[in-house]
Amino acid sequence: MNKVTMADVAAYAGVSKSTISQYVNKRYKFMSESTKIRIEEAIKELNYRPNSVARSLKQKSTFTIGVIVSNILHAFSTQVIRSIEDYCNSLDFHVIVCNADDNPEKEERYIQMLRDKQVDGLIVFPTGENLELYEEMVKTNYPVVFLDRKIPDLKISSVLLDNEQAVKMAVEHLVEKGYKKIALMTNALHRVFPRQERVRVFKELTSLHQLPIDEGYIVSRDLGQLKSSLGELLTSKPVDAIIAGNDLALLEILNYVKEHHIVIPKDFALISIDDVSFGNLYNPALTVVAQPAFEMGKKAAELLLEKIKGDFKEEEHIYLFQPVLIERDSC
Amino acid sequence: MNKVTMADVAAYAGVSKSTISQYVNKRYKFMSESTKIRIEEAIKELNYRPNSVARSLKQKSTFTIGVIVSNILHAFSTQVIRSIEDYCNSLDFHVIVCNADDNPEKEERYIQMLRDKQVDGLIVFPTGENLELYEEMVKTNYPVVFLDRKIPDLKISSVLLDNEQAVKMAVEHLVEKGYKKIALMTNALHRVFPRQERVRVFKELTSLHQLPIDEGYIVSRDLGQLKSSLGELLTSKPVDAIIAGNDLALLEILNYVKEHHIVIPKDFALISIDDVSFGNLYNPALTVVAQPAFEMGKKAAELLLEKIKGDFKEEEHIYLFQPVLIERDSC
DNA sequence: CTGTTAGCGCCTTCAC
DNA sequence: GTGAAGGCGCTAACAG
Repeated sequence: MNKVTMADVAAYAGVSKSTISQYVNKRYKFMSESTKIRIEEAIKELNYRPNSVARSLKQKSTFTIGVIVSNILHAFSTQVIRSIEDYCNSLDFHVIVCNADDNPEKEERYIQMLRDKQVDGLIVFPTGENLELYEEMVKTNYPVVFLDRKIPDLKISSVLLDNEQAVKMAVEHLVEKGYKKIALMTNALHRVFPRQERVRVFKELTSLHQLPIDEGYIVSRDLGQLKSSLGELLTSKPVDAIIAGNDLALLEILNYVKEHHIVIPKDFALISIDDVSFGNLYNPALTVVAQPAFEMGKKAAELLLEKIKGDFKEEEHIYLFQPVLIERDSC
Repeated sequence: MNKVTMADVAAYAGVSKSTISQYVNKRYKFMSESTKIRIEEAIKELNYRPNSVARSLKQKSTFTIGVIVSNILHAFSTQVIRSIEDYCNSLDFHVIVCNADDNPEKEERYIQMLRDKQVDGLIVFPTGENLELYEEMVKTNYPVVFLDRKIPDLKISSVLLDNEQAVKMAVEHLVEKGYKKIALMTNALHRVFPRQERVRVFKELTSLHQLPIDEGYIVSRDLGQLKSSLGELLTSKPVDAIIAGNDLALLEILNYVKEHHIVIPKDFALISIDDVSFGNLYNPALTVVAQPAFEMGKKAAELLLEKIKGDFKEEEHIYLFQPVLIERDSC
């Protein structure tokens, strides 16, 4: 292993440890050229690398942040991770990624673990279940940014999609295209956009555009039951367009479509909130309302690093990102 | 922040630091019940959490491994990460994920950075370009496992897909189904399965099954040129089946299919090496030869942790995983 | 310009 | 059963 320490380099170069320390921290304003070169050679010769654990202990900063995602298998998460990492990298910060799996206990363990490791801050896709922990972090002024989900009544900066706007965008696009009997399907658990809210927005829109007002058009079930719910919906009511509330709901709907030989958009039109990798390839290509995942990740990283550096701006702390309509052929 | 240290707890509980240390390391064999309880209360009261940076410095072990993937946006990577993390988690090891982006300089920086952070070992999807670094790690006996790609002449345990077998599987499935004029398309850069090797295997198979022997059926181009190559291929030769060498090549082929209104499998059959999220949803559902990503990730993690614990088994160091045929409707 | 001296927070003998 | 002392590798005054 790398057992060579600063003392070894100091001995080899014939100077003291602190001089080496100066050198590795590039503070050679007051260092003679000759010792500089001697140190450089000693380091190369011994293949010395500073131990960042020791440095962190002393400096009380690890130059590392933690990211806790709800599920790394989601494309949204990986895109967010990617952009966080790119941004941090450019500022010489490191990133530890953890996977809470939408499991509050895992989330708690990871938050504790990361703080024990003295990471300088945290970006979390919160489960919403560990309220005391969140509050404690606010109280102790620990730098945290939430992503994807907002926890009410908590003063933690949050980077979110404007869900309301996303639903509006979808409905209005469908209305423009002449569809009237619009259903909204989503799985119950994914993303914390409260049902009442969703219903409220949907009702507002339906009345605004003089569409049928019927709560039966709003379906919110566990993933596994979504297909059968769709079957029931289609037999009980006329439906000419469906909004998939997220990518998982979309997959269920597409499975149903396949099994029942439905033709989109002839039998019904389809629009999804969340783009998917095959959106453009599917037949017909899927019109979607996409989340700007990369921008959101970058924003979260920026916010967190600002906090870490102490540039708190307490005033604003909700960053709503606007969805983007990608028009393809499914409606 | 969490400024409370062991000394604080010791003072609060009226014992010495070392006693606290005993307690947090669960070595209370020789500790009186009363002090045990006092310490427990002190810890709870002060909300004490051990600083793992300090502990790591002392113990020379961080209980953390690093994972460097080639590109976190690939589904294969995320699945591997996921299973590595699950496994490590069960053994109280932590995981730092980094994204080398198939960029040798990034790879080098991350390897150095992670070692500076004193991670106990590394799982790497190697670019193959940093030979001296790899060799140095072998020489210094640093625990490393390679994944997805093998570097010749290097004694580092590697977890790989049996690429040769994957091609065989695809060809033989097509032959069974009666297809004769089979083309293999892959992007030049992805995955290190050398062209000569691929050609050799393909030729062996074509002669074995009395298929046309013609190197024109093997197309290997940069991603961007793959679509036009496919166009040329289809006009110059009769083709009744195509093997996509990986998921990226598959996407290009599917794009071509869409643009030219090709009907699969009537116009040509299609099989992909690598499953994709929409494999089952596409119309027709795509037959694929899948990589067992979760098993591969787990194996890599097991190997690495064994090495870290000193259970070296030098004898064997290539772990070839068998691909799995998932038969659907595209051939 | 460079060396000396104290720690950072924890762990580990070894006395008491 | 518990405490005192030294040290992990590095940094940060402050001398010299």
